[in-house]
Amino acid sequence: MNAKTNSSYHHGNLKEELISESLKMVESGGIASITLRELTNRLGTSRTALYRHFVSKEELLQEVIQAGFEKLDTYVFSTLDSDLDLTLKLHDVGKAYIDFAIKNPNLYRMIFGHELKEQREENCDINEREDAPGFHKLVDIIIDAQNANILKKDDAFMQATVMWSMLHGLSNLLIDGHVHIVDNIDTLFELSFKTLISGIALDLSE
Amino acid sequence: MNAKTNSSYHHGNLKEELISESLKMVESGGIASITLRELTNRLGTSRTALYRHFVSKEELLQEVIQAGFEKLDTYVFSTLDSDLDLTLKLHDVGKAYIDFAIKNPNLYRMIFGHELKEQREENCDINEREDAPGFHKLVDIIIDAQNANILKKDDAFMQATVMWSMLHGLSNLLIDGHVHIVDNIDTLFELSFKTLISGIALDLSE
DNA sequence: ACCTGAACACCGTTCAAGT
DNA sequence: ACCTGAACACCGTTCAAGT
Repeated sequence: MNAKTNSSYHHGNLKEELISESLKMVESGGIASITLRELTNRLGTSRTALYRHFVSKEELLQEVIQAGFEKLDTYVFSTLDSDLDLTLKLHDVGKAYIDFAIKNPNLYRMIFGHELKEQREENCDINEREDAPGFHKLVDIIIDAQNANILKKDDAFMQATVMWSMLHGLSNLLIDGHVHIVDNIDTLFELSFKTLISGIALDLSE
Repeated sequence: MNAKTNSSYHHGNLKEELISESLKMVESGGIASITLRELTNRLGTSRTALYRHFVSKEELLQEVIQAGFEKLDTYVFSTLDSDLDLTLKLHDVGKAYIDFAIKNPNLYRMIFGHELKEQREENCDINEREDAPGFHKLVDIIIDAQNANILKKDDAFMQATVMWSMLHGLSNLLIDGHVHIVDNIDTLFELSFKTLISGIALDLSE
């Protein structure tokens, strides 16, 4: 939307525009490129208008981060084929996760790199937390796979955390340029997933 | 060192003091707490003195990051018992890595979170890079374990990268507060390591 | 629910002039 | 190889006064 063509600058959805424009700025230039002057200039508003919707820049960033998590969640799970074999489901979840990080490195860095504020200290029950819907979908797949005798019957939350660790670590190493070995990222991901499933130790049956 | 008691302010090792004081500031307050004004005040120097040793704040931060990587490397490998079983060696390397991240969360975040500049574009051969000595020690252990028929004979660089991914991901999730499930971090690490070695899939022999 | 315009403290960086 | 002191552009934030 161009400010010049928008005669009624009292558009009314400024809050959403501030968040979505911030998302664009993060993805193209990283979190440091978000300044309130540049942000409000892009939307054609005054610099002080932002404070009608957010108490501070930090509060805006928290909402941008939340929107980023939702984008990640949607990307990873929305295209998941529900008819797939459970192991393949886990594979595709992992692949999509890495894909998202590689395609949106600055956004990925922001949602995990920027310190997030605790909204409710008391609400520590993982089953009632709303901030990790994707994680719970992963746990559900793992529980299904345990019941189908595909996975070991260890703690499903922990197994999901182990898989998430691998994905998160690999994503970070890749987008931060710490992996120099591989010309083919796919090969590295496939070895990672194979290791997650069956380990790096030599199997006696091989 | 107190500036008042230091009559010869031309101490001569200002560069090292700037780096080590920056390390202290990162560890206590995070990377954002490093401002040149506060940093030079602490050392009792003028604000402009820094520019005798670094072309910019960014160049100082790069050296702080390098010092941080060396601290991590030393912590992980210096106490490693060379007489250990190779699998136990991998276990202890992993445990020490996670320990370091938990004990120095702000430093860990900085050395991996802050964009690092490429010093030499052309030097892409992993075997000659000096910026990842710890990684090469890990690769060596893995090669030894492959030769001892303990690990699968996949690409050792990739196996090391997979293990590093797991450690790096787990470290980040822990220090950023994304893991809510576990009261006992040790239990989570042990399951992670067990998964790295033998996978999460149900073994037929069990 | 926005606007203008001015101000504030803080930041990294630069410069002129000293020793 | 440092110092003092002033200045610059940029930043988030606040305020007074409008519509």
